Amino acid sequence: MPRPTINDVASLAGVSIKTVSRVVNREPNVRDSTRKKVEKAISQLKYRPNPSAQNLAALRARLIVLIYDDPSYYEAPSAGYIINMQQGALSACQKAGFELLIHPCNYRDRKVGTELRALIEQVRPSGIIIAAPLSNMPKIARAVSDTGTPCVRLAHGSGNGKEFSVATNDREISAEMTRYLASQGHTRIAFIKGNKQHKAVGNRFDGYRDGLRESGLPYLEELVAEGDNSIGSGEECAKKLLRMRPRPTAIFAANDDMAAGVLRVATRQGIKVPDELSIAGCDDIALAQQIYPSLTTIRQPLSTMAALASMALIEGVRGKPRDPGLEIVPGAILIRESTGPAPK
Amino acid sequence: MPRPTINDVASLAGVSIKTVSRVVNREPNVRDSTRKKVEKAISQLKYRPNPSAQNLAALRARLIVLIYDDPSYYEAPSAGYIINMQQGALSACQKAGFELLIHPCNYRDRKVGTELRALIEQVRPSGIIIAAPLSNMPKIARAVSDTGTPCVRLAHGSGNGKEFSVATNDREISAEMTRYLASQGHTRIAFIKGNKQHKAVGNRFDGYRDGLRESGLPYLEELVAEGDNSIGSGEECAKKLLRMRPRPTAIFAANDDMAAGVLRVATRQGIKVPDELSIAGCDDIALAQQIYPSLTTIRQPLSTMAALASMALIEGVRGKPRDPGLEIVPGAILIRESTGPAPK
DNA sequence: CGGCTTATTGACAGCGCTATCATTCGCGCA
DNA sequence: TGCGCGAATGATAGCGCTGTCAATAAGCCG
Repeated sequence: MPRPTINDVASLAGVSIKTVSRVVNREPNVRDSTRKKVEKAISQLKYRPNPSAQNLAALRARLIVLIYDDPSYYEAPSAGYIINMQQGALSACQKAGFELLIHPCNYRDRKVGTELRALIEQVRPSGIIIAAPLSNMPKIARAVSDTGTPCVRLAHGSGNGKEFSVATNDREISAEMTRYLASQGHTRIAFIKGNKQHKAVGNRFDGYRDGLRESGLPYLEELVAEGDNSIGSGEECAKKLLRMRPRPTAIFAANDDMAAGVLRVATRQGIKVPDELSIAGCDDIALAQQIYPSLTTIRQPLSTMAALASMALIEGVRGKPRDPGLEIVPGAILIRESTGPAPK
Repeated sequence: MPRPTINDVASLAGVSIKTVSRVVNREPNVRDSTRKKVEKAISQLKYRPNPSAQNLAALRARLIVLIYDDPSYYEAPSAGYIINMQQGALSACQKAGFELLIHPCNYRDRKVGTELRALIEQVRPSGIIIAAPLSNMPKIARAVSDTGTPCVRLAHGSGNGKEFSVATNDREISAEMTRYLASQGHTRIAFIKGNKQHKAVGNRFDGYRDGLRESGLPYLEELVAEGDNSIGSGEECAKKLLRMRPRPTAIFAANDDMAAGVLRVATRQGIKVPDELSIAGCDDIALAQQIYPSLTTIRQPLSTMAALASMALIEGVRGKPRDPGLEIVPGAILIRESTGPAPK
């Protein structure tokens, strides 16, 4: 037997299909008693609107596209953050009856802009979420804005002034992590920067300096190393930093992969963590709690951020577009096994 | 300016819209010269069919749903394998102009069947891919088959006789891993079983026994421990196994998480890996190559498997349904740092 | 109670495509 | 030249919904 259509609901409820449509889409100007009748008919028939028909008639799809950097191009695919984002976006979309189309894309590819434009024009989504680090790459932003589709950026730091952005408080929370390390008695706290393409990195470095200042510690250039976000670069930086005398007693890396690299080098060199060296990372990737000792790190509220972004887009479709601006979702410090009091 | 429609193409090419439709859908019975004319018009106008209209008219969506176990319910979300599956399915779908809808779902939830049915009836996908371990859970299988939608299982071991399944050679490759360990001189090779819900586990255990037999080693019940796939259970089993005298010189765990647990215990107890103890896992999750020492493991060709599954479904829609049966994609043994010759 | 304004409701025309079925074309054969 | 038949093509009716705009009902004021 075929699925019920809007016509079936309308005739059962004794109203026109347009009224059913209004109820389904939560439009105003429907009398309460009418709404009830329609809702009753809907649940009685187990009616679910046909998304394709809705999309066709409305000239746009009830669908959000989530664009993120293709993880298969990474040295070590630390994919946990992607799953988190998907989860957050997915749950918000499902609640609103929207679909989520995932689209990993490789910004290193020259044709990425064309490809994105084609995708968007084909599926005509209601909105687009661009995850960092793609969200601050001009060619991606341009491809998306060319299509005129509403867009929310999952960003770091400030917005771009044109779109609504959701970000986390990278800088403040990094300062807090630094202060925490200082409060444990560490005075030589090293920092490993990451890939400059990622704006987050700059913010975290700024936070590190803030934290030092707020703790009354001097900023020493020699204690800063420059990685590229990979485990390998974390190892390189660790080797360099651990060669210094006196050694730093704490190393704060701009992401967890690099922190894991540091941990690896320390283990190989027989340096005890956290007794002789504290290590902190950032991102709370799955790896962070799986290695031994588990990593003290900063949790990024990616799931919440993605959910907020989805909801903003969906509300936009429903007539309440969000003003350009920045919404901050605070991160959290997770203290685990890799940090402790400074050695005497 | 609005996007071109099939009408624009038809009038530019001087044919009817039905003929354009035939060309777009690669239907037979179109003269070569006509096809060329239409194709020229299509590329000239940069025409792309509107998926919603296609779906509405065809009464089903050009869309594959990928169902997998919701990773956020795990103790340690080792999400890498999900990303791999998504990648494989995504690339196959994109090539064929299909969309991929991802649907993590929690089999522990009582209402999962109803929810699945509702989803499928709402989006009317062309096909469904069910990933292990959901693929051998009756209530999931029933919900899907109730809807009559074509389905491919990403399975372990044999198919269920009703649908086409794609699997990997768990048993054979586990036997091979066991033989590899034996060839390194290990004679006391322990095995850690996993969650019994996962059929893969049984296959791997069988493979372990095969491998022992083929290497001329006896099967000793005392060398087998029972975990539940989590890191924690790996630690428990490791503690138990490492208490034995003489100690096993190699431990083969049915998944990487448990192997990571073993490694953790060994590190804490000061047992050198691989000098005093070889550890092997299974799955090649991202963690496996990130920890130190990196884990010898078995790579599951999930991306390939998911791509094959998608293609089978898409071909089915196009009129070539796949017979029930099992396609095996072989796994591969990755020898890394955690295994080596047996101690003297 | 009439005249207005505003809140509800409905009729109907598409949205862009596929499916059905009729029509036309092209060609072999008598 | 005409007939028959399969191959190629087209006319047309929806698919199930939303948007527009007109029609109707409900308040509200004096």
